[in-house]
Amino acid sequence: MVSFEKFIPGDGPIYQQIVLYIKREISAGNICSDDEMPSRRVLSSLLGVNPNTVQKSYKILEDEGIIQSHSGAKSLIVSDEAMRKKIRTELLEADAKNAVATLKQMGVSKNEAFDLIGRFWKEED
Amino acid sequence: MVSFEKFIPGDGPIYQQIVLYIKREISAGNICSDDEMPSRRVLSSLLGVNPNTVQKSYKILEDEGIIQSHSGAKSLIVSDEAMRKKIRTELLEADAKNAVATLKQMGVSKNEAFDLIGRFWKEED
DNA sequence: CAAACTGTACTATATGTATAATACAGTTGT
DNA sequence: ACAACTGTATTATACATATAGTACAGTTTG
Repeated sequence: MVSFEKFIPGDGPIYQQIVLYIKREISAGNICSDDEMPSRRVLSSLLGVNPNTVQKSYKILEDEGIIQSHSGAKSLIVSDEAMRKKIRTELLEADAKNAVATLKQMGVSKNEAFDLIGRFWKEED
Repeated sequence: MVSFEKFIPGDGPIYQQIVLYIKREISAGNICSDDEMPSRRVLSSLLGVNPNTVQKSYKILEDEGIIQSHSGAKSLIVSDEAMRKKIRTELLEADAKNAVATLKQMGVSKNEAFDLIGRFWKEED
């Protein structure tokens, strides 16, 4: 069963956060093919959001071929190694590009950026 | 005159992107007190967005004490060194925390993160 | 079989974001 | 003074996001 223990509410639309969470867990190897997704109703209750919001996330994951749903049964993850690598590359590029662009606009040097990342990495280990 | 040359459209509400852009430019020291903001109409035309959207940004900046507006005249930046440092700390903490949390959820190690940041830093220099 | 769960679909409502058009009073520059 | 700009305010419209409630057919489980 796919766990949402590490899910941390953040910025932006909730349905997008859920999609990203699943993609990142797949990217990390914490979710594999045939893992069961929690039902729409269960997850909505767990996250404290509306079932329709969760359904929107699942619809997107389904359209992208990341989960597979059979009416009446639980949705399953479908992600082979090629899919996992593709997702990982996409997410890492987007995150790194975003972080670098932001820090650079603020006039942070490469070394200062490393110090900063290193400091926050330690604080959470 | 405050320049928007480095402004790159991103994710999230436009009015928030404009607010963040100004804060990052102040943080970088590229914008100082008494610098003139472009008028609402000029900036909306420059960015290709609605004047009301720009107005919403300026209203937020005004409420946070970052700009000062006199009806009829151009809005001015008001940012002393204390304000600059406060803004810089806030933004750096938020950005670094966000980047670290994201990379960690994807199972990226500290060294891999440094490699990644370093790679994207070089590509844009 | 039957109860409980599942995915899916639909309507309605509220709020946030963005656009469009207009108006008016204050200032700036010639 | 006068034209051109400025900030500010208003109304209307449209789409995105999130919630609420309901419904129905397929499956899983006891």
